[in-house]
Amino acid sequence: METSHRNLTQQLVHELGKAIMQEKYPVGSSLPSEADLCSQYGISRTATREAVKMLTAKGLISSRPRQGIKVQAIKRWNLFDTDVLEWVLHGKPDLYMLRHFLQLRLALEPEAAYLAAQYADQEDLVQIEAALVRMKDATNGYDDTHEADIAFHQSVLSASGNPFFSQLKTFIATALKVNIRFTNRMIPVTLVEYQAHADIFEYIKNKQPQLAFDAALVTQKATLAIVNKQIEELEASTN
Amino acid sequence: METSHRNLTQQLVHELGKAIMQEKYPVGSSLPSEADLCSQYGISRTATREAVKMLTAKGLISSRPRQGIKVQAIKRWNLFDTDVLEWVLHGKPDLYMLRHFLQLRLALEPEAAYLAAQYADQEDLVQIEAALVRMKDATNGYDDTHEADIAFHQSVLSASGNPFFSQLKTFIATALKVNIRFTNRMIPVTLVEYQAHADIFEYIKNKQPQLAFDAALVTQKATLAIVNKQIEELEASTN
DNA sequence: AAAAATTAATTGTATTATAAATAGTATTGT
DNA sequence: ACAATACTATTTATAATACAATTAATTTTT
Repeated sequence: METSHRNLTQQLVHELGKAIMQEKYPVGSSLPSEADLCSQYGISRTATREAVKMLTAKGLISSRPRQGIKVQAIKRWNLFDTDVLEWVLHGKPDLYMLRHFLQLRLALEPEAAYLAAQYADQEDLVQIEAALVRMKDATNGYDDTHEADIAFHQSVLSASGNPFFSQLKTFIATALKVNIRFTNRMIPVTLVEYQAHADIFEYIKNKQPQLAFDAALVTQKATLAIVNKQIEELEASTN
Repeated sequence: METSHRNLTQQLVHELGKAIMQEKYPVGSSLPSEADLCSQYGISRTATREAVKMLTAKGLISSRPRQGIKVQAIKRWNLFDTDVLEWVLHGKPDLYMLRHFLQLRLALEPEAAYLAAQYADQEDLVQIEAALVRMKDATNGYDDTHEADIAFHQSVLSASGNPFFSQLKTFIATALKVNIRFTNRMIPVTLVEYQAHADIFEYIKNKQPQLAFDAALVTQKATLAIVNKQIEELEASTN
């Protein structure tokens, strides 16, 4: 995870962030005290406390005198924080979590495409098309499937011209990565999938918001339907 | 803003967070050095550094040796962080910002209503109905209009059963507050508005996702259309 | 048994010292 | 004159120590 270039505080932030996601420290439980963290990681209290403050800022923990450092309820976590999303990938694969990601994608991506068709400038279109070319190459095995896919969706978010949508790029990227974890093997982008993305690009380029919206919608609905079915089967087999 | 109960670190975090939003320290500019912050606020370097780390964790600033403490580009800000959203309310009112809020609400709220109609449990329904009663009372002047409105939308988000949607409660609340700033006076909830919310509740209660979605959609579209028109007129008058 | 006082554990803040990183400046070599 | 190098000074990063403030747990008092 390339932590060697980071300073001690940053390293500890990531160590603890990942450990919390891996439920080494479950919600409601206590982390080691400052003093114990210092000795366990062999660093000063200064660095330790700064790491604790950063995790506090991201909503993962709280610290109070005598009570110690406790993992907060998930509803307090800043789930849209870039670091938190990275750490989520270190947690257990969870089909329900995947569904949660897809439910929000279903809400976001069609509207992002709609806005992109309204507000994308020339540079935005260049970016989207570049990602599309990479996807095309990926169908032939010349580029990385998933990175190209991520780049496409992120460039559409940027093209929305809305900082809130842009901010959600990491969320979408993580959603795609979580999805990959459930389809273990490397699935090459099919021509059908490529065409769906190419259509969205065309609608954005031609400033046809409603068509872009609809095209993105069907894709998201199909993906969510698959996972909903998987969960249904899982729950049927469990009961 | 009730800072007296907070410790020194927290106070400084909020002071600087608000100052950044008020563009006292614009994007790209430097904050005072650690030493200067210490003397300006009369606190130790320990507390100062911990505040800087917390703002760094929220993406607002970065600090490097010799370069000092700089305000990051907005795309680095964690715009869905509860504190950041609170500080946004201390910035200048901005019609474009309002549109950005409404564009995301348009994406989120219909889907949240859809999910609520699928997954809301009894307790969720109780919460939504309680908020609805408060809105009804507000039409008669017996309760605070905006708080009741915020409570309604937040309870629907909770009822989605999706932690990502739940996390966006502060976002929606801030969006509503920003909206209020542009309609200066206290506008009482009209019976028409109340009925729109009551309809959504009925559809959620009766597990009719698509109807709940559509009902939420028309409301959001209408609100966004008003602001789009305002911006159009503004831009027409400017040119 | 209830209330009050005490104790002890833990984080909060302050201070001082030193290390590391780096932008800016000066020096050197060609 | 120019490029590469070395130096210097500024600022943050880390460490170590001391004490204050908070509060859970315990003990004492009533």
